[in-house]
Amino acid sequence: MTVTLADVAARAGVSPATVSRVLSGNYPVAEATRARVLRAVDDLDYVVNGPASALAAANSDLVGILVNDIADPFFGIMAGAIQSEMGPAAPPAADAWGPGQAPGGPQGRAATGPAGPATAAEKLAVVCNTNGSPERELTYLTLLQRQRAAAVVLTGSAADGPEHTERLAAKVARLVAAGTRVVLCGRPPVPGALALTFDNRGGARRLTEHLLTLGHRRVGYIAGPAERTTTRHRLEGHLAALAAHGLPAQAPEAQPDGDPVAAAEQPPLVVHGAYDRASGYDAACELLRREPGITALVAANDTVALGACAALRDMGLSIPRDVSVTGFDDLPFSADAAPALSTVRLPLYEAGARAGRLALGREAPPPGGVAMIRAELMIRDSTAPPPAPGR
Amino acid sequence: MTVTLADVAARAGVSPATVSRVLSGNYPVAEATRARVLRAVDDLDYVVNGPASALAAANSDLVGILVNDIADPFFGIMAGAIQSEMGPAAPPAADAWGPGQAPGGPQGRAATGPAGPATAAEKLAVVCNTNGSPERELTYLTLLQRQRAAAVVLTGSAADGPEHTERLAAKVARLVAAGTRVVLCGRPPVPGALALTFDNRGGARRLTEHLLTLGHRRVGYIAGPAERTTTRHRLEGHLAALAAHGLPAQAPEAQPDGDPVAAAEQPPLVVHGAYDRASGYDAACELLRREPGITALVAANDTVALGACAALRDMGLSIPRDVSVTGFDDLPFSADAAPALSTVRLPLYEAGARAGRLALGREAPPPGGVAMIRAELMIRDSTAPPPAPGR
DNA sequence: CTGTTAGCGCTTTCAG
DNA sequence: CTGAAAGCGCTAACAG
Repeated sequence: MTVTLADVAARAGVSPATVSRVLSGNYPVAEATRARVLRAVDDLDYVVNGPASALAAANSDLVGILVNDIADPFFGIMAGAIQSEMGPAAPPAADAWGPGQAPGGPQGRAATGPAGPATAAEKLAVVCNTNGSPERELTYLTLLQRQRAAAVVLTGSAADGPEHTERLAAKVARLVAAGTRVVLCGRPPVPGALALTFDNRGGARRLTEHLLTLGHRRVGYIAGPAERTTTRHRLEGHLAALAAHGLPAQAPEAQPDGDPVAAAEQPPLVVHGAYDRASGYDAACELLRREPGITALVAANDTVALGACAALRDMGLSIPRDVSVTGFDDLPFSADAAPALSTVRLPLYEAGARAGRLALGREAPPPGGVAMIRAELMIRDSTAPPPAPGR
Repeated sequence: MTVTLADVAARAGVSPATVSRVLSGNYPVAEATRARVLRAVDDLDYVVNGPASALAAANSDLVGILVNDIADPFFGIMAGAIQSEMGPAAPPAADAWGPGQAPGGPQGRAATGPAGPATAAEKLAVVCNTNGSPERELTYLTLLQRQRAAAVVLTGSAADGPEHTERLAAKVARLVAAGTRVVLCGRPPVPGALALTFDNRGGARRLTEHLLTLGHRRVGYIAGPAERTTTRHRLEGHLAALAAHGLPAQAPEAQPDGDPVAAAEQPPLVVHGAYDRASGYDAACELLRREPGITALVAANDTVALGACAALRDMGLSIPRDVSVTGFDDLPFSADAAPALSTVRLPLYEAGARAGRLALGREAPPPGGVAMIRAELMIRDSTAPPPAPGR
């Protein structure tokens, strides 16, 4: 019913082996034969049977990309960048945010130029949405393992607990053992995998330092979900900056006794929530309720920051006159929010593209298999000195 | 090296066939045997070889989702919704925007409850980013066809030209013939495929009517890329509304002679651009340059609308006092933009979920295989009567 | 309920 | 440079 390699061979008057060789282009075939085969392929509208070929060759052209939230541009940008590297040939250098690629590759067949033998196989890059669930992450990894995926890249924060970390490490080890290349993009390293980690701690620290330098002393922090590595790293950076300025614990209320140890044990002005607008809105309200003297709000995320801005606006507070607000990531909309958001820029597209190349073995791994990606401070209009400086 | 079904069979002291039956759970197996097999599977850490199984069974558990721009939440929301339906069992009813699913399915094996024989196979839902390139769309379809995908759902606008339409139809026909279920979500129908189309025309028409009712007479339109169906449909709805109010052609300048026919042939106040913020910004500038008397701007998209808002703000114009602005889609950020955007709500999550169910055959197809999804007007704060009513 | 027996469609030595 | 033949690991009839 469906046309097979044998059908093509028959029509071209050659053996199946020859057709296979023409199609994979990794073996010398006479030009005339090749042309005949290609014509037959075309006439019959033949499409390789992926599973059969994967079974015989013991490898597939599937590349999996795991994301925590596919509706979030943070992941969308990285995923798009990774995919952009999966084309048949090396893609033209993409620009900053990397839109408009339009590779217009081959017509879906492994047709090489007349003499060129090296047809880099077109990879099927697919993104899987874990919804932030460690369970689902593992499930997808198994599914990908089933498919004998050529590579998998995991993006964004990992679940932050010894149990999941260990299960993940075991899974990664098994994938690597099976020949699947594993790369992490925007995540802490895992043994056996290549990793591109973001400098969340450093970026967060410098951001808070910027605020402190401006004169802020009561700064609230809107953190992401508690059990994620990114959340923790950004929060640590923030707290480190506070500590460096002698503000170790920003307790919501003054301590009954000024005991410094007790103060250090006090929870700072931190509220946890999801990485979305609604959380930002709610957290801002909560923080200002707890401590009306707040002059700056540090959000875990640009999206969260925008939610916080909305809350402040609804309270009749002006940004940055009354309260400064900062984000993180520098997503496209941040630059032209009102006011333009001061934030930390993560080179999402570039990092994703690099991860894609690493996954394909098209780029040399960094020394030690781990590279730290720098975060860049973007000071815009949402931060300014506090109303009563030095208060 | 890698553990196979035969290894498991050997260890469990049964035949390979039995192991296969236990794993696929579609055949009666003695409880004791099943347990023994499951233990062996666990001990050996066995993972099915997807390609081999797909080859033998002539079908795979891959489901492809094609999107035009993975970095755009419009697609992210739909893709996430589709994926949410692919879990092992029917997922718990998801709420409006559908986050936080956390199905926590099986441990990656087809382990059924003690007696339950019906293990709905877990599908591997994967999203492919076409970047809006018709060429890439076809390529991905071929790749999916190679994998003998169980289903594929195409989301968002299609390339709007006879050539691509025909090539796409041919491809779809071949996929369907090969047993792949094809569903379109937010796209015009294609023979052989199920389709969930959005009422872009109707929504756009009602949106512009809202503006006209408010008293606006000079309204600019910021359209999407010219060669997309969604772009065309929304524009048609807009023009229909204008026509119904006797404003068929909004020429940038008054006609030299008032000839109505010539006027009707004049290009209206329309500028085309990409579906992104930058385009919205530029188009707004261009439109106001061409016709300073504009009192309302209709954008193809919420994202574009936000870009337009930024442009107006930079020109020192107030929204909606000086100029009203509308979007389309009602993405999450639209509700709390400043001012909150008047737009048309498309039930992206619900539509995606339905498309997912259709793709799996878990829901009865609509009559004729095509269903039109209603668009709902969301009037918020970015629209108001023009400065000088009735002008 | 379980074992045996054929392939699924392709790749890949190994000979010509 | 090309053909023949032997599986890759699994599923699906058939028998038992």
